[in-house]
Amino acid sequence: MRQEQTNPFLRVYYRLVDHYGPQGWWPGESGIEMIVGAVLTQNTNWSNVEKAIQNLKDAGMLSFSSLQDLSVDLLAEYIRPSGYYNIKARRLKNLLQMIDDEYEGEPTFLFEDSLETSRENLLAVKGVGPETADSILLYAAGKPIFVIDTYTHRVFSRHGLVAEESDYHTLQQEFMDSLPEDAPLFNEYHALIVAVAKEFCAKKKARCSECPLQGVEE
DNA sequence: CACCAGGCAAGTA
DNA sequence: TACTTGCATGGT
Repeated sequence: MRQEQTNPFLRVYYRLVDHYGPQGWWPGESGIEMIVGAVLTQNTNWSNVEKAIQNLKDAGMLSFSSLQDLSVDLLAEYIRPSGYYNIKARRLKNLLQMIDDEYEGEPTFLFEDSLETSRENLLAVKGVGPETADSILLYAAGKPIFVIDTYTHRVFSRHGLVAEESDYHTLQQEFMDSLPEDAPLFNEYHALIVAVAKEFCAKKKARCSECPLQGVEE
């Protein structure tokens, strides 16, 4: 069944699962932790994000109300290791403010809202784009929405499985039209794409001959 | 030393 | 509309 899979998106998935196994991404201890992580990881290595989140934890600041009470400048100091700390502090503040305005300051209310409405509200926040919004919806809220990132585009276009010029929305539609609507599957798949991209599909020096996906396009 | 990282918005022509 | 640039720390 796995071998003779005719759907290329599932074929890739099974290859990656067989090669890497479960990734267990973002087992964040709280909703707010994953929301913060989603913003901090914008164009940034996750290890730097972990340092920033640890700073907030150590200071006892990793809760909605504590973060709301912090000044933008002090928040920026805590998250400094994640890079772009001034702009990310502003973006986090914008996001917290939206949750305050629309959901009484309860991230769980955001998660309980409909996918369409919560996504619109997230995208309306300055500093929250499609990947950040969808990461929050998938990883923190457990909603069935596929997260696209630069790795997804790079891996799939290099294998000729999507058009080079596909934008975020087009790519997302192709994945979601080709896969069962299943949040744990979307979660695992996205993490697996990041894993294979990091190891074999780096921007400059790709190691395609060793990639577990070689020949998957046929 | 150069290069990269789980983006996004603003500026330019 | 279609590029380009700023944002910034830390690991390889």
